[in-house]
Amino acid sequence: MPVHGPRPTAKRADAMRNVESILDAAITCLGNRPNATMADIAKEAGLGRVTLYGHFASRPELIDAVVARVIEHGEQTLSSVDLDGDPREALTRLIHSSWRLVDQARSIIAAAQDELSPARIRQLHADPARRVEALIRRGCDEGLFRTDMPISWLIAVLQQILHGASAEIASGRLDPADAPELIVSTVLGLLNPPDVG
Amino acid sequence: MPVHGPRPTAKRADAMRNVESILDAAITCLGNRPNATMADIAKEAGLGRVTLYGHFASRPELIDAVVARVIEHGEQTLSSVDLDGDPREALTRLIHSSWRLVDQARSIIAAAQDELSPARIRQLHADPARRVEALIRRGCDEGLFRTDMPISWLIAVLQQILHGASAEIASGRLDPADAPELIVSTVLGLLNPPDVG
DNA sequence: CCTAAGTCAAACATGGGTGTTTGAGTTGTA
DNA sequence: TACAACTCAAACACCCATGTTTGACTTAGG
Repeated sequence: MPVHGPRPTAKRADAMRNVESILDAAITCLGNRPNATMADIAKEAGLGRVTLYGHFASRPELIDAVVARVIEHGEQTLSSVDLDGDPREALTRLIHSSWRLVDQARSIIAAAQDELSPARIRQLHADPARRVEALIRRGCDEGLFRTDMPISWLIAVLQQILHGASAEIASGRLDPADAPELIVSTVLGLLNPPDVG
Repeated sequence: MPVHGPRPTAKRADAMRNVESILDAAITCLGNRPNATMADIAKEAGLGRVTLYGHFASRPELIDAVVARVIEHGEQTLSSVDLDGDPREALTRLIHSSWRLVDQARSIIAAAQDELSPARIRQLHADPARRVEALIRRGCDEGLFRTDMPISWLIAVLQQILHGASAEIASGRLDPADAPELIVSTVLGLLNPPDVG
């Protein structure tokens, strides 16, 4: 006769560890190749495919969890960056401390493009962008960033630059060590107000 | 008794027209969605799937033909642009007259990423970029464009900006009519030499 | 007008990814 | 120790895209 018994929600320790492994593996795989297979991810995690389905009922469900985790982790990293002071220096700090991260998130979100609803994509995309947006907006207010373009456009270009840097590295045309400086220079050049006339 | 007869290489007029339809349809479909199906393309062309396979033996073969055609068409358009004079103005002309085109080509090449060999991709990618590269290089030589970054990086960013503009339009955040000016401003800002210090 | 060329729908074979079931073997934990 | 939770390989059903075959049909063009 079951008295209390183990809570039905409790998971065994090794199972929880495996869930972590799966998420890590998925982040790795999807971060590199948006089309990574459930089998690929299971293999990367060193587990069987069935075990994977034991923890995540479907591909979209797994991807959703992955995206959530990446964003959570990203928010955590970004929140530790000091965004006060000169917006240009703040942006430099932000990029230096997170550009790889942001790009990976982008890659994974792109991977999720086929699996999640557009609404969910937009939501996931918007939330972490808020931080950058606030910073850019402040720079605009202080007259340090150009104001002749929509801020949404500036953010989009910034993201594209990060993405482009990753692609250049992947193709061997850019040294990863050079990337952060190059990105910062490019972005600051982009945000710099044009000399009138 | 067959005397000369119709040359075995000759194709009937309607067949040739259909090949055109297929290429047009493929450009449209792949330009929008890299994963477009052979069935999708056939439908877009108003033809049967079998007819499509009658003209192109496989998906890679079709995509290769599509890419070739897009590049050919692109070269034709770009070659009509006057690239002399102030590099900034020349670049403005180039972007205004071809940005949609260039982005579509990029999208299609991205679509081909899975079907064609990396070597072929690089070849297809490099050839049309030469024109832009020459222009940017001239601008650098004349001291009008920044020289503190690799030209390959500048080109990569330029491409990313075009791609980003297309994405912004697709998501409804950017009015297509505003795009060319915005792109030009952004690119010129990017290429503008930073005030030393 | 006749014929070869071309088109098409339907049906098939194939391959690959998803998701499920089974049944036997491990391992955490009480 | 003993039981429940967990894992796993193998095999399955399913879907979807690619590519092929067939056989009847339309049509271009001599």
